[in-house]
Amino acid sequence: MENFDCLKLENQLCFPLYATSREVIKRYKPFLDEIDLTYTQYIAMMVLWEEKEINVKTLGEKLFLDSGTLTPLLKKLESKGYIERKRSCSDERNLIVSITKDGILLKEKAKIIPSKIGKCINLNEEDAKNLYEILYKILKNI
Amino acid sequence: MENFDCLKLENQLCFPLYATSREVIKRYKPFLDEIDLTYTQYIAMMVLWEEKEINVKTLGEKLFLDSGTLTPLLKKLESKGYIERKRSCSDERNLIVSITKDGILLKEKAKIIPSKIGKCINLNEEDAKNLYEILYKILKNI
DNA sequence: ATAAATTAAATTGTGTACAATTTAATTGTA
DNA sequence: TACAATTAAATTGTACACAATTTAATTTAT
Repeated sequence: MENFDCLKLENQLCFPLYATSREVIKRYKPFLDEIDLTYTQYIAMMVLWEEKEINVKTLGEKLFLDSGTLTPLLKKLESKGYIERKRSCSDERNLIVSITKDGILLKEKAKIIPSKIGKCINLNEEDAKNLYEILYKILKNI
Repeated sequence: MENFDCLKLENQLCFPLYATSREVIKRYKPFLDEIDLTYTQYIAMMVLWEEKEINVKTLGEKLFLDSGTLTPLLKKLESKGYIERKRSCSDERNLIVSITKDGILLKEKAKIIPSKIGKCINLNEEDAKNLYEILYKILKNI
């Protein structure tokens, strides 16, 4: 055990986290292509399907993304007609993002995606539950 | 249960994977800044600390990255003096990446990083082991 | 032996990520 | 009430990621 090398790739926990995240997201591409969304745009839409209306800061807190990432992304979603962007009347610093009719309709088309991804990840129930809980534990710790 | 919404952010498994990966990698920044590496450069160096010499394709297979990402990254590592890039004599299509003396020396400075990250993720042994195994299970499935 | 197919990197173009800075609006305080 | 501090987005600049294409070298099949 005295030869343990903490800098070997296979001894890292972060590396498989990083690699798995990217590999799984890649699997979304064919499905997301059909509704002309990227993965990041998709999770932003997910929040809007729930919230209808949200400012950039709160959206960023939910997605762990900042305005540097969200500003151009939201402009793209606006140009696709899925959301609207306007400043809050009560506080002009806030930009309110709201979902459009087309944005709401998009949800129906997106509904098949989670099960398709589920099939291609092919993880048993217990592992999935464990993974979910450990990941949220880390997110809370950090 | 008939109201289950498969498109709610909190019902996703991929989202916490994606978010946790980015949040953990962000925690590397202060430590990696000290040795002037990005996270992706760091894991590339990790492979070279092990292998001494490797071609771009094999490196890409290990890191789940393609030449589009690796080519500019390896040029940067070369300009920092940590690696050398030269074409293989036996097959000019292959670019051989090899570690330099400075690259080998860098490993000593990097050695403290894993334990520092470990402290800030602060996951118990069992969860860490579970997470590691589930992630590699997914990587194998996919 | 040579043309077609394959392979490995590099290149191109788009879309994030994110640190750091800037801009503009609002709030707290002397 | 001014003015400093704070806040929210936007902007700027760097570095990935990755799909798709290109270039050049090698292999395969005729």
